Amino acid sequence: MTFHSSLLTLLSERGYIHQATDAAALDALAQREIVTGYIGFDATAPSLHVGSLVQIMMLRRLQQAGHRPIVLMGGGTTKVGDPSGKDESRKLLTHADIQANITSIRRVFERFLTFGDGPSDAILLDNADWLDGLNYVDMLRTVGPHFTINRMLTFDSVRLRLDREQPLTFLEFNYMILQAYDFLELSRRAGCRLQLGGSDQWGNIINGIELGRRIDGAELYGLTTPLITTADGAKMGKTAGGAVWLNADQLSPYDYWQYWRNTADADVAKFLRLFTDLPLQHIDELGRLEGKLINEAKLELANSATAMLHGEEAAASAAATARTAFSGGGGEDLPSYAVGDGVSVLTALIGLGFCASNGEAKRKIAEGAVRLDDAVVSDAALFVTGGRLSLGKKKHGMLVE
RNA sequence: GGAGAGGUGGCCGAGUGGUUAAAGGCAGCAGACUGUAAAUCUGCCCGCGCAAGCGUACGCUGGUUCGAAUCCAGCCCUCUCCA
Repeated sequence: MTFHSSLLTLLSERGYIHQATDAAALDALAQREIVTGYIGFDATAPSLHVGSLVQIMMLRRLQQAGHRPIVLMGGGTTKVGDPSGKDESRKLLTHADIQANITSIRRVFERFLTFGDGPSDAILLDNADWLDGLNYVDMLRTVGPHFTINRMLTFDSVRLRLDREQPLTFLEFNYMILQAYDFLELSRRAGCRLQLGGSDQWGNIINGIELGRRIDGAELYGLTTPLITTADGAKMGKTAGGAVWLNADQLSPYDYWQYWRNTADADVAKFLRLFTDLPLQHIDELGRLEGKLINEAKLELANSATAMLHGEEAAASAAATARTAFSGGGGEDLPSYAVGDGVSVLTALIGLGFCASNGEAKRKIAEGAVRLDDAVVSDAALFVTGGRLSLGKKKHGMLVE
């Protein structure tokens, strides 16, 4: 389908669209006026990770196309817990935890969006502002009549749990109602017409659109992104140390850069479209590179993606460190460990976070995976006082006084 | 409340008295090959120890036993059906 609005053209060219409720009408709307659109983010951790990056980028695209993004922090909904795509309920977070998470998460959005009071400036809201104060019976009477259990039971988030005979609490069952209510509330207080989200949010989004139509007669729209998987079918975002966090205090810019640098060949062009602002024509050229040449494209991907999140300087520094680190040198972005007057290699490996225990460190040495200044370490009792300690080909760390 | 099934290492899942630190798979880490890719092959994969070994571990708490993930009792939790 071809679009006429710059918004949908941009989104579709760059690969963000999976499903849309009424694409033609939304296309027309986006040509006519500034559309306010939102995405909700749960505050279950102090940082979002790359898994949320498509969503964040989509808000950025919305703004790039001249529309207004709303970042909705789920200060209220996180208390309930989204059952979508999960087999088990999470443990409940306290109000204080959630608020602390929100404070920590919001900084990231400032890197991707321009906030302010202008017509297409982004705003950030917290649904705790309206959800926390809801009165149960009032809420039931307002929203309850518009939901049938019959339909609620057919939604994936619910059905998958039931089919797998996993427990789904009443608390979580209510999540979709609250999210639907969010959309209604945002359409009222911010004139929000569009909800974006991952493909697993389709059901929740539909509910909000329905609710808005039934109660206010509002014309709301929904649009979901495809689930972004890596070429080998895995969800994005897992790496050596665990999740790929966006906050610098959870994952260093260098490691973030490395994450993108290690993108699989088959994903490079897709990721360049989704996660960088590079012109499409240039991306096409990069995508055509073959063999080892495609590493050039990976460098551009890593540089752009890192610069967007952590700034040009951090990206350049990460790139410089990578260049030296992978050709046998040091680099200031590498993790470092203070050895004082000297420690055993085992301690150093653990201190750098490369190994979890002495036993693991010993095994790695026995496997010939550990190198000090590029010389294989074969003696587990080795005493080290400095130099560059490596585990495998990719993990490098500096031993300092 | 009643009846049945079940709770095992990051996940899935075998195991019904010792040979079980617990099969197998997935995920992960490393080696080889490469391009800091993929695929493939190989090794590793609870902690401490050079090692023999020790310590922890199979929902929780007790008990039986020379010995328990495995048997018994109580409790907690989940699922299915009934009310």
